Amino acid sequence: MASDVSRHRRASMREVAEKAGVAMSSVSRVMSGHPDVSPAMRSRVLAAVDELGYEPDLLAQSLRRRETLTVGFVVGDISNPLFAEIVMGVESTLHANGYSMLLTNSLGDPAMEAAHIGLLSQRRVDGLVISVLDETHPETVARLRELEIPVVVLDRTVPGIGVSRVLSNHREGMRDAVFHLLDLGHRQIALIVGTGVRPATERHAGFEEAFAVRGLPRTYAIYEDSFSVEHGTRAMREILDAGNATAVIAGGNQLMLGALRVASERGVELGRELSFVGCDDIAITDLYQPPVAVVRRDNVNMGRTAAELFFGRVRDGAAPKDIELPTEFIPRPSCGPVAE
Amino acid sequence: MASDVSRHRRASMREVAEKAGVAMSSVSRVMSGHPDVSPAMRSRVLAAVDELGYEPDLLAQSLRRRETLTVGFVVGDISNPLFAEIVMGVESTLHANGYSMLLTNSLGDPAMEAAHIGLLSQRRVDGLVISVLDETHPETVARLRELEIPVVVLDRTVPGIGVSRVLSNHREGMRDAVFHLLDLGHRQIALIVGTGVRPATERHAGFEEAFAVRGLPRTYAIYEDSFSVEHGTRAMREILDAGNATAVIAGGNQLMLGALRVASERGVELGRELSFVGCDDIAITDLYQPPVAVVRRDNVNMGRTAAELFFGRVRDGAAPKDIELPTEFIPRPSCGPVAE
DNA sequence: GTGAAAGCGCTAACAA
DNA sequence: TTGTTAGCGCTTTCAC
Repeated sequence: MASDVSRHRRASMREVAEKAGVAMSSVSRVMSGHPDVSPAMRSRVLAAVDELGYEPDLLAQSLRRRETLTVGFVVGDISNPLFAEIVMGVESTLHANGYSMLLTNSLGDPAMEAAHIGLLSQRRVDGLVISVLDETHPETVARLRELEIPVVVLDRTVPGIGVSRVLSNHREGMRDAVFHLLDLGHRQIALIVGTGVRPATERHAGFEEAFAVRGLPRTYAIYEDSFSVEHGTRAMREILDAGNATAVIAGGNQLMLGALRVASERGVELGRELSFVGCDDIAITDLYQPPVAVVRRDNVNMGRTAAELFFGRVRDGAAPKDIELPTEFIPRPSCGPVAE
Repeated sequence: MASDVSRHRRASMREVAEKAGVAMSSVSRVMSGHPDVSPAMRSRVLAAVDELGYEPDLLAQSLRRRETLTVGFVVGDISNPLFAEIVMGVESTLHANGYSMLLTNSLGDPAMEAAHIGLLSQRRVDGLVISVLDETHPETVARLRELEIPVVVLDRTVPGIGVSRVLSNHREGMRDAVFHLLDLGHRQIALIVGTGVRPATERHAGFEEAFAVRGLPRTYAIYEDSFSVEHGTRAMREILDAGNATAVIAGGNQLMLGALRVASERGVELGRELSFVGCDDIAITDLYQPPVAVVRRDNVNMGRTAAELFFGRVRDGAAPKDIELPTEFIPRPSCGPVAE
């Protein structure tokens, strides 16, 4: 019966009110579960709602209530499995709380990222989750500062603005990875890493710390550039050509993909000729032969935590805060004793 | 100067009108590029806009104009790299045309998927892109039918409703894969495949067609179940335990991951002991040793095409239509001659 | 070319 | 407990 009518045209609240012979405000109260509603009124209204197949217009609600129940997520590259999993965590937590997610992909372009922030603000999102591409990009930082809504930053350091952050403890995972390699006798270790954002600097720091903690000289080499597959391949080629490193750590999943590609191409036998550690436990790592040791973290949980930080601010009125999540080094056969 | 003020509070169009000493309608005309605006008016208004840091409220615009410039994307599992790439294609095309994307993830649950359709409809999206989980789920089909906006379905057959579709020609890619294996002498070929949705039925059909075209008896085995990693592992174990298949095709990237995991665990040497073909050219396939032959397609382009089909309907007023995109078999060393 | 006024669909005082 | 009223911020007739 309801479907019979609803197929025709969308009913408005006014029509429901007319059909039920009550005021619009009463319909509104019934729909939003207001306590002061008599059972009689309630059923009158619900009957009309059912008959007309009425569904509230969330757009109009948003305009009037001055909240959209919508959060913007600005991601740098959705095709990166790391972000895909974070998106999953964010979306499911938002949805479980009645919120929707506007997703924008900035394709690695900081200017586009800044524009996205502005667009989402104009769309009146109630909050923003973002993994800033460049922590020092002036326009991005300025836009974030001007936002009057809770902002959650993913694993980035954006100085001078009050935002919540979910951070990974890259440093510890990286240190453990290096310790593992040192224990296996490696001293000439190469690190392929990104630059300009927190995961890069933290991994870099953890890497060097490990040598320092052990009181070892700096017999390592660091290949620092973008977080791209290309940098991974380029650096790996240089490392193999130089020929003195006995172990390589790729500090990022795209870097790992690039490095592994070169290893495969050149037929380098990981774990014997060269030890290897990656970051982020994506699908290849335990399928590769030999399985690849990684510094792992729970990406879905990162997303979930980001959404929770948002709710903490918007619902509980809490102040911005940081939450640090652990990383864990997973030894696998791609690491072996240093070859003679 | 502009930023000095805008930091305070969001300015409304009314405030702009007051500051400029003109009517709101004039501000509106300037903002939306209406032709009948004198240069004088234009600059008066823009000066006020700049001074107040005014940015139009897209929410209010949407309510009044009765269009949100927003498209909903209902995805079954965003952590699947296939969908991540499609999302990328959809989002970038939408954004290039001034639209935003509301993304929902239904976690493989048809009931949740149906609910998402309803929610997005209430949010008044102008269109919907969806890769239906279950082509026959009555509630989902009913909801899609009731929608009054353009719907684009990704690689699914949803009977009885007028939607645009972007389809992959799985059949051809699969046939070529089987031909390749047949040419290598394989006859006992196992197919691990999903069920209930177009990619499954098409791959299944293409597989059987290849044998039929060659006039060969049905010396194959088909393992049909969900599109999950688990089905991939389970089926692969059964196939290896049965011990008569000389080649395996996994008809889906998750199925491929499961199957490859078993192959790795058991130390099966692909291309020699057992030939193997996967679907979807995800990151592992050419890193695996040996590199894995696959039936490939352009996922980002699928997303782009979906968005274009939406624009075709909403802008050009075109009727719903289907676009079929090719798939391509990529031979790699995971396929070899049948072992003696 | 510009302004006044009505209203998109809803909510929230306030009054009854 | 219910109804009346005044908007949320914008666009769009319709006069002038």
